Amino acid sequence: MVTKQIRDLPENADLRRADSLAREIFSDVANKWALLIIEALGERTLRFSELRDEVEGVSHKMLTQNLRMLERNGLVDRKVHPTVPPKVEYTLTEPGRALRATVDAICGWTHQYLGHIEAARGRFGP
Amino acid sequence: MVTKQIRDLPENADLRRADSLAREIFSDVANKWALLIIEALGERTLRFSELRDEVEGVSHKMLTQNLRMLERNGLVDRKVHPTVPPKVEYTLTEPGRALRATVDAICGWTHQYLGHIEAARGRFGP
DNA sequence: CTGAATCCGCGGGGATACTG
DNA sequence: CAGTATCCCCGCGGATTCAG
Repeated sequence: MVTKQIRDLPENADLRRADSLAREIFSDVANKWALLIIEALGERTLRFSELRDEVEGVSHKMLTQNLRMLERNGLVDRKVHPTVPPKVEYTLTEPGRALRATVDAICGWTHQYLGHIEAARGRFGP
Repeated sequence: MVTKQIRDLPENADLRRADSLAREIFSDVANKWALLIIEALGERTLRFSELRDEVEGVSHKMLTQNLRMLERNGLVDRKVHPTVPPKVEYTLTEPGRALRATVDAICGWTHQYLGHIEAARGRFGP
């Protein structure tokens, strides 16, 4: 990011646009369900119903909603097979896979520090 | 994570506990404000009011709420100076700094793929 | 200055039903 | 099976106030 003073100059409208776009994307992506969906997809190609089974606790609505959002941002590819019954498959795009790497890092972090965190909680609430 | 079949065996209650704890931590951490706060802190030590200025758009309530949560999980250290007026400083702990590395990765990802994403959006909504 | 508590509106998100 | 639409309620989160 760039310092406020520089960014706020009127001639740098493009920088501000990029910043606000980055913030928007960050807000889209930094939410539980989106990250869990990305993690669930991994390198695989999954159908809608498979994803719903895979991402534990996600509702029909949240799944479609987040999939649309991810598709809109070009993180997942949506392939519709014009059969009956319909069959729709989702796959991570290259940007999506790149993001997944960071989600993996978070998951790794979570497991690595499980002990620390459990201990901290014990210390916190006596 | 471990496959459902194995995990659901009754004798593996401890594995399930670890999994559910991991999920809980993930849910705590995978939210916009928590990540923005962690990113804002970085290597610095900041006061409450400084954090509120730094994390753009965060409300008083959300800031305290997330700081409590982060403190409870041992990601931030809260140092109270018994002065008047009071002065409270927040710093990332070692686990917190480790997580920040992954948040940095997300931020890097965001900027790296800004173009891709903007293009994808243009393609999506005609 | 920090933080807890209270009030309250709005929207997230679940359940359900209906279309293709 | 996948997706959209509708209803509806609970709780997130903002604004404000009071305390230390």
